[in-house]
This record gives sequence, structure tokens and C-alpha cells, in this order.
Amino acid sequence: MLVYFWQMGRIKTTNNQLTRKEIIIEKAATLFKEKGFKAASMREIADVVGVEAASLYNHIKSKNELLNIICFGVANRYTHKMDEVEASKLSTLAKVESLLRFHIDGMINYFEEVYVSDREWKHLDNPYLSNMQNQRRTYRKRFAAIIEEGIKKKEIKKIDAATAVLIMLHAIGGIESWHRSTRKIIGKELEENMVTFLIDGLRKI
Amino acid sequence: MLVYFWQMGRIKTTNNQLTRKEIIIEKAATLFKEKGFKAASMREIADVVGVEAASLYNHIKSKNELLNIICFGVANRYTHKMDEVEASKLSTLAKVESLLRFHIDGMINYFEEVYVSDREWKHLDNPYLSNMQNQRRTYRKRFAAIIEEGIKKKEIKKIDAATAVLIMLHAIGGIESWHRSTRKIIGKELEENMVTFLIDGLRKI
DNA sequence: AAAATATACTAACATCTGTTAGTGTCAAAA
DNA sequence: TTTTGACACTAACAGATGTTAGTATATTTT
Repeated sequence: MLVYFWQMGRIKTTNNQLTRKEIIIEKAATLFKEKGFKAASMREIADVVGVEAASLYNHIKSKNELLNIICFGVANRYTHKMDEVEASKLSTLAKVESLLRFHIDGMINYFEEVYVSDREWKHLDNPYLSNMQNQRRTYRKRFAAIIEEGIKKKEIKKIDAATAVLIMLHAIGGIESWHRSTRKIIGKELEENMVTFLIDGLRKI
Repeated sequence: MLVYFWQMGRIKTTNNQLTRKEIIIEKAATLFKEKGFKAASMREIADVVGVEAASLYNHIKSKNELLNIICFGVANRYTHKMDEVEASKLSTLAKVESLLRFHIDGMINYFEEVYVSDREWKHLDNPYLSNMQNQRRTYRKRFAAIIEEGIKKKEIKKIDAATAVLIMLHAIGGIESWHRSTRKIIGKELEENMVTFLIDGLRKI
């Protein structure tokens, strides 16, 4: 008589209170960050999750759905924050600073998702791709509008607003894992450094 | 009687004085920029070049060789510039400004290669991968050393040098094609905007 | 003109890709 | 206890991938 044993361990969900789907998304985000969306395969994701590739499809519709969820999760956070900042009564420079700190915090606390969203959104497929392009364009325009208002009110130096936005967003997007995990610079300290730099520049006054 | 025609048009090399290999590299760089290294296939590159995929292998050894050439071309330019700047007698702030302008010019004049080198170097394979990691680390350290000297000489504000380098390099790396081709901001003007921002910040003094 | 080299072609390969079909089992609901 | 739904499995697909082999032609050298 022959007895078959085979491991059919389910994805563990007891540790955190994440659903299985959320666990998959989390692991996928890490892999997308490390190898890029195209280079990370469903079989690799499945390996990390501890499951066969086909099993992932009990939880998600496609590989691209994973990217959709990651990217739009981040984009929606951005939009909400921008709504909030626009509605606030802060000075324009304080608005800019608030957005900067928000982005830096995001980079520190949601590194994988933000990183992936920033660098891999081009692999979205339509209609999500054009949706994302619109959201990004709109966000930058709203950001630039704040700067332009600051220039008008003489709170901000007279520079090209679009360029300033580009610089700030990319500067923050450049925070890397080694930089986050380095003992010398952590969290708040990194934040202060970046804000100081971006608001006041390099030159000693 | 049956007569066969088939096009065996060679890659045209008369236009510029580029070798066929250089033409392939150029087209590959554009494609790598647009789709990413992994997503761009040899067959697509061949299409753009106007040839069958297999024919590319008369000129190059592998897809990865294309990436090697692109990435190390850029890295070597960086190293040479850094040698030159270090050897100069400029003030530290002027050294930083010189490097900034060099990077911005590079982004404008060699956009595809620089962009690809910056974002796709992770797909290099060893030993090129670790070589590139070393070159990048070394470059940033040399850049940071200039800033630290500037801080010591009280020419530069007291901030974390590594963070400053990260900010500047990524801010410049964020120049995108739409931004380059926009009528409103071109070449020198973009350069002035960025240098102003990075040296003097946003705040109006 | 002949020989040699460079370079294009077609055909095919082995491997990897995302994904579906079909089946069995465990946990929760009835 | 029985039923049901969630979820894991194996097997396999069709298509894309980088690359090689073998061959034919165009260009350059002799």
C-alpha cells in the first residue's frame, strides 16, 4: 500500500492581519523593486510566498494586476495628500515643505511600493497606463501651481516651477535602501537634511 | 521560371560616420530607455535597425554586451570628469557647480545612454555588475569628499554630504525627455534653473 | 578575376514566460 | 455531519526569449 504525503501549506496569514492577497502584493513589491517588473517572474514571486505559481491565480487576476494595485495605491495617497495641502491655510513655502516631508516619509515607510510605483509604472497596460500618466501629470501641475503662487507672493525664488517640481520629486525618489538602512542617517535626520537642502540649497549664507 | 528577390540591405553606415556596431548600440539605447532592458527584445532592436535578429550577432556578442557598452561608456566619462575636477584649483563650491553642469549637459546631449546607464545597470551580469557597483560607489564618495571639504572650508552649508550627493544626482537624473523637448525650457535655461535651485534652494533670501 | 571577409538570411534550439484546466483537500457554514 | 467555498496542487499550453548553425550574397582585398 502506498501513501502519498504532500505539503499543501496555505499561505500563513496569522502573523499579521494581512489577507493572503495582501501578502502576495507585499512580496511582489519587494521583488519588483529588486529586479524590476519585467524581470521578476510569477514563479519567483510564488517561491517567495511559498507556493506554486499557479496558486497565485486563486488570489489575483494577473501579474499586471499586482502592478496596478501597487501603483494606484501610491498614486491615491498622493492625491489625497495634495487635496489636503491645497485646502490648508499654510503659506506656500510651508505647503511645499509639507509635501516634501510627506514624500520623504513615504519613501521611508512605504519604500517598496513607492519605489516600484515611481520606476515601473510604464509597464502598466491600458487603460491603467494612461490613467496613471494623467494622475502623474495632474499631480505635478498642482505642485507647480503652489510654487507659482509662492513666486507671485514673493515667498519663493523666481525659478521655473515645473523644473523645481521635477527636481524635488526625483531627489526624493532617489532615496535608496542602503541610505535608509545606514546607521549614520535615519528617519527624521534624513528628512531634515533633505528639506534643508531643497528649501535652502547648498550655499552657506 | 521563378526569380527570387529578397532584400539583403545592409545596415546603412554612410549617413553618419558610425560603424554598424555603433548604430546598433544607438538604437538599442533608445529602446532600452523606452521599454527598459528586459522588456526590449533583440527582435525589436533588429526591427529598428532594419535587420533580422540573428544578424545582430555578426556585430555583437550578446544582448548584455549592449548594456555593458552603454553603461561603461557613461561611467568612464564620469570618472574622467571627476579626475579633472579634483585636479583643478577651483573652490569647492565651484567644483560642485562644475560637476552639476557636467551632469546636466550629459543628460541633455547623451540622454539615452545616461538614462539607461542610470536605471538599467542592475541588469548587468558579473563581473560587470560588481565592477559598476564599485564605480558608482567610488564616484559618490569622491563627490561627497568635495562637499565635505567645502563644509570644512565654510563654503558649503553643514549638511550630510552623502545625502547631498544623492539629491543632486537623482535630481539631475530626473530630467525627462518631455522636459528636454519642451519649448519653454531648453538647454542652457534648464541648466541655469537647476544649478540655481541646487546651489541656492527655493527660499527667497 | 579570384579569393577572402563581412554580413545578411532562414530555421531552429532550449528555456522561460504568464496563464488555464482540472483535481484534490482543508476549514468554515449549514 | 454534510456541504460548500477557499485554496493548494500537477500538468500543460502557447507564445516570447536569447542565441546558434548553416548558408548565401555583397563588398573588399589580392
